[in-house]
Amino acid sequence: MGRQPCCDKVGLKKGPWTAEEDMKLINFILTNGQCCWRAVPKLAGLLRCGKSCRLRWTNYLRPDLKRGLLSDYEEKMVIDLHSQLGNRWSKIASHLPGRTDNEIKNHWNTHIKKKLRKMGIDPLTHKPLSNVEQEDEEPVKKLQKIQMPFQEPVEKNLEEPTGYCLTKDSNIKNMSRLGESLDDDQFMAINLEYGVEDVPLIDSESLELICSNSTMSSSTSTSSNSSNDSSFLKDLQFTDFEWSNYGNSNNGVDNIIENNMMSLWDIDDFSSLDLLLNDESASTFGLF
DNA sequence: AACGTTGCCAACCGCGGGTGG
DNA sequence: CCCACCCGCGGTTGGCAACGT
Repeated sequence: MGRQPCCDKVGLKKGPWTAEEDMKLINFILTNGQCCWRAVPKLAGLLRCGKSCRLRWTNYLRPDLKRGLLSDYEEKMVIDLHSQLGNRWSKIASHLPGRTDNEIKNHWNTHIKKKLRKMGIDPLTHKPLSNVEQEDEEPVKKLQKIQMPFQEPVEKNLEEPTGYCLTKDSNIKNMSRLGESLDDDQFMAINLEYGVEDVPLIDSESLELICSNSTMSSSTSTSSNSSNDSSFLKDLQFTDFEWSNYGNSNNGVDNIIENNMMSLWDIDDFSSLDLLLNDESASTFGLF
């Protein structure tokens, strides 16, 4: 016999994640690390399939995510990388620290495509739009025309691991060495050169950016309850969560700590913890 | 104010490669 | 070797908010 089925989808929840589910997932991952997504929902007490948990974590909950609109520099990089890699969003994302493939894909489809067309550039071929090209041209014909200039100039640099990577066992203070004295462009250039696997996913400046970015949006599940100035770190601290769900106490944070539900903060080897410890806004919540 | 349209993006779906029983 | 599963990927969709009429 083979393995057991991944998940019988009966009774599993779909759709937007609630704040409570988010917290359960964050708590579980930060405590136990990422492994075996299949087991995560069960162990974390979630009525979701592992796939959904993985997606939620990688695309939204990961602490190293930069949120908000892509900067001009990032946009330029996306365009450049797309011209070389095509729709390989994950490859593109791997060169933009803190950005997810989904985010880049969405940004491409909603913003960059239009921008390029406006500039008279075909977003598929990255070549000037010919006047002859009609909108109603058959897609098959269109595809036949396309010659994706595929090359992997960046890839070759991924062969030899250099620099640092953010792992569960890494200390963010060491990890930020590469990034801390660099401006955005320099940091990005290093990421481009080495590949994101080899450089810290979070640098001190990114963190500042995360903290100060007031336009940052919250998840769909929480945004309806959040004020506009909610930041990612605030979200991470579950300020939008309904603490009252966890007891009758007015002070939900204390209540959760009392009930030993904040075990994630007990660990001392997770790099994100350092990030939060050094963050002013985090300390204002009295969590540390 | 009410309704329709558009834009945005989180989440889902389905596929394929890799892996293990 | 086969089959079932895990995982990651790219494409697509659904729901909400903003905008226009």
